[in-house]
Order: sequence, then C-alpha cells, then structure tokens
Amino acid sequence: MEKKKSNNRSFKKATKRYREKEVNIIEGALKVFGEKGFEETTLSAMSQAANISEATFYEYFSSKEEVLFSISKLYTQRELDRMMTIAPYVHGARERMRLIIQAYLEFYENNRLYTAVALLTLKGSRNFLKSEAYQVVREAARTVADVYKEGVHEGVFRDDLDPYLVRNMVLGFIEHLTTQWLLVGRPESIARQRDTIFDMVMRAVEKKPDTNPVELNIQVRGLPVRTDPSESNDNPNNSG
Amino acid sequence: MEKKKSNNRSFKKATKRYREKEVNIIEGALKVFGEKGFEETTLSAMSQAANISEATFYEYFSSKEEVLFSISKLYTQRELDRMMTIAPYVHGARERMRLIIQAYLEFYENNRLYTAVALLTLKGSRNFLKSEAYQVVREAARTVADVYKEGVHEGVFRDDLDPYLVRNMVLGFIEHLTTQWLLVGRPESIARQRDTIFDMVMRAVEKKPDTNPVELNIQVRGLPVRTDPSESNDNPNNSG
DNA sequence: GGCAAATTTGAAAATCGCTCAATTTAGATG
DNA sequence: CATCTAAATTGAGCGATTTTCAAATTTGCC
Repeated sequence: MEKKKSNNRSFKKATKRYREKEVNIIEGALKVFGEKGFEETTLSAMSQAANISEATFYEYFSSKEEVLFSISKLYTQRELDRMMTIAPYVHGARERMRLIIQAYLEFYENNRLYTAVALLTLKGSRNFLKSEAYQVVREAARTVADVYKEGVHEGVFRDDLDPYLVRNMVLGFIEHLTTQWLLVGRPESIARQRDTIFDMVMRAVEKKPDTNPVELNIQVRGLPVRTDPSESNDNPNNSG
Repeated sequence: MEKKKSNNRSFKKATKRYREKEVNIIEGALKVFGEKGFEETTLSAMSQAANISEATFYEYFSSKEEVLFSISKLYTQRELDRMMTIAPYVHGARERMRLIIQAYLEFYENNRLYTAVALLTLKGSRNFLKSEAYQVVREAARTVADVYKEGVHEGVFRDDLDPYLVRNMVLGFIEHLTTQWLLVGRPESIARQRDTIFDMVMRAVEKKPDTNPVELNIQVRGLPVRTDPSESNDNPNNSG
C-alpha cells in the first residue's frame, strides 16, 4: 500500500540501452492506457506492450502510477518547450493569450490518447500532486496567469482580477470542453472552437473596449484615440 | 471483470431496516472515498465503515463502483431539486445565471467530501456515463445552457454562441477552481469568488454594452456610428 | 575466455474484489 | 414459548492482479 520513497533503479547505471527500454515502457503504457484506461490496464498488458516480463517492469518503475506520471512529464515538458519557443515571436498579451488557447486545444486534439489519460485519470490521482510531472503541469498552467499580468501591464487587460482566477477560467473552460469531446464526442473538433473561446475569454478579461464598429482617427474632447495599440512595449516582464 | 446487469438485491424487500443500512453504507463509503480516493479504498474499509461484513456489502450493492454512482445520484438529485425550487423565484436569465453559479459554488464548498469524490474520481470513471447518476448530472449541467438560451430570448445575452460552449465555460471555470480549492487549498473559499466569476461570465455572454468612455454621435467616413447595438437579433444559433 | 555488474525473469507472496454455501436473525403464527 | 420461513449475514475461499525476490541470464570489459 505504501509507496516507495525512491525508485529501486537508483543504483543502476542509466545506460543507453536502459533508457531506450524505459521509453519502450512509456510508449507501450501510453498506448494501453489510452485504449483501456488506467484502471483497466494490467501490469501484464503493460509489460507485454514493452516486451518485458512483469518483474522487469519493476526495475524501471516502482508502480503503475509512476509510469503515468512519467508520461505526463514527458508530454507536458515537450509541449511547454514548444510553446516557449514560439512565444517570443508573438507580440502582445492579447496575441499570447490566443497562442496559449490555441496551443492547448491543438495539443489535446492531436494527442487524444495522452489527453484521455491526463484529463480522466491523472487529475484524479492524489499522488500526482507530489510528482515531478505536476510541477511541469503547474509551470505550463502558470503561463496563463503570466500572460494576464503582462496584459494588465500593457494596459489591454483589466486590472481588477486575480490572475489565478483567470487561469482557472481559461484552463477550466478548455479542459471541460476537451473532456466532453473525449467522452461524448461533442464537439467534433475542439481546435475549431479556438476563436470563439478566445473571444469569450477576451471579453471577460479585456479592459472594456471602445466598441465602435468603424475606425476612428479623430480627436474627441481633446483625447487622442489610438487605433493601433502596439506601442506600449517598454515595461519589463513580471516574473512572479 | 464483466459487470452484473441487475443488482442481486432485487428479490428482497426494501424494508425500513434495509434502507437504513443502505444509507449507512453510502455515508460510510463517502467518508472513506473522500479521504482515500476510490482506488485506494478497499471493500474491507468500506464494510467496516458501515459495520457489516464484506459479503453483506454485496447484498446491498453489486460493486464498489455502484456505491460511487449512488452517492452521486443522491447528492446531485437533491441539489438539483433544491435549485429547481428556487429558480422560479429568481427573475430573468441574468439573475438565474447568478443563481446557478452561486448554487454550484456553495454546494461544493458545503459538501467537501462529496465534491472530492465527484470531481476527482467520478469524472475519470468510464462507466459513469452509462449510469443513472450521470443522467442527473447532465440534467443539472443543462440548466446552464437553458438559462443562456433564455437570456438570448430576453435579448440580454448575445445570440452568436453555442449554448453548449457557454455551459462548458461556466462549469469548467467552476469545477477547475473547485478542484484547485480541494487539492491545493487555494483560494480559501470558493463561494466568496461568486461575484467575480459571475462578472467574468457575464462579460463573455452578455450583449456588448456601450462602454464608450465618451459619447459619440458623429459620422466618420460617411458611416453612421451606432451607439446602441441592441437591434441585430435575428440570426439563428450556430449549433456545432 | 573469464569476470563483475547490469539486467531479466519465474515463481510465489500478498492483496483485493467478489461469490457462495451455510449460518444466524427477525418476525409471524399458533 | 416453540416453530417455521424468509430475510439478512457471514466465513471461507476463488480468481485476478500487483509486487517481491532469489536465481538465472546477458552484457561490457580486461
């Protein structure tokens, strides 16, 4: 019942062969988890998928759950890196928020198998919070709050919201939609909801905008009306 | 592995004593589930919590999972009924939406144990979709989409959103926040976030109000500038 | 080839959900 | 109170699965 503190492979060398087999297990497990679900997956099936005996499995991972965490860490880290590579090329908090929403949706849609495991099983696992994988997931989630803060600095987002709450809205929205997509098959594509979701999020988060349907380039009561808000770019990042 | 179709207690009388013990089991199970999680909960622990033997358990429920579903059905139905009682006294889609948000938040906060079971375990159960309990949960969730449609009719909500998407936003927001509250203990109280959540949802869903910082009533480039956009009410919903 | 370390595994222990035959209890009847 | 019946309960154990471990095999190196 009690979990091992440290993995029993700690005394072994992380040789190339070893690491390859480790990947074998993870990929095999991912496949079986996605098909059967975590609970229905047996050690036997997992071991077969990796072409090893059940006993060998325990040389690589200390439990079924640990594989699950490894999968999560692998996928999330990869996607987070990808997003961090793109982010600098995307200008302004508004567009960064669009990037995040799009990235999450496309990632989920393109990795249905992993997503099923992540949203249906991982979220309910109590030990997950203590895993390294969770730290990576947290880091990814933090980007939402960070971008919101950026937007407040830039003056495009309202400043009276808890960034934490914004994060909950964006990710909750996306994850709930994705869960429905997984379980009920509705909507057919989540990525295609991108623009609507972005629109809804923006309305909740943006400063109450001038919603004039025509372009203005005039002065009213002596105040200049900006049509192109891409100038306020001087504030440093708030990294907290 | 395969589930029984019908419960094996069907031939028994539903005596008072019997129903009392049934409640004992459910309440005991809820406690253990809430503490340990579904997976870590053993039949033995559950039976002890109800002061019966493991064998007796199966005279009342056909599986561990069935108790889980029973718990959900019981709680959700009770809360749904409560909400349906209040709803008629609340006027207008806007206020009804506030009611729903408040009801969900307060229910979750006041039923921490059940909420832990529902959000952490039930959501990940594949069989849940086939259970009666799920139908009740769906019914409760539908109220959000219904209220949105009401709001469109009343002309207070924008008419270009899929009600289904609105539902996903509202419930996703709330559930994600609640999950964080359960697992990380942040925020301290979810019910107290009520007004902010309502405000964010409203901004996403309401018809765009005139938020011009200055009143405009002029023509630019020959096009009339509308200050009051509450006329375009004729296009049908896009339900995709 | 020979050796040590790394890797693998068969077999069995331990746990758990669940079943079933057998026993105990509750309640009615005379 | 004795008897009977149906309801309620349970100990014992089955089958499936996770996990452990000592022994066997493979690999890398001299």
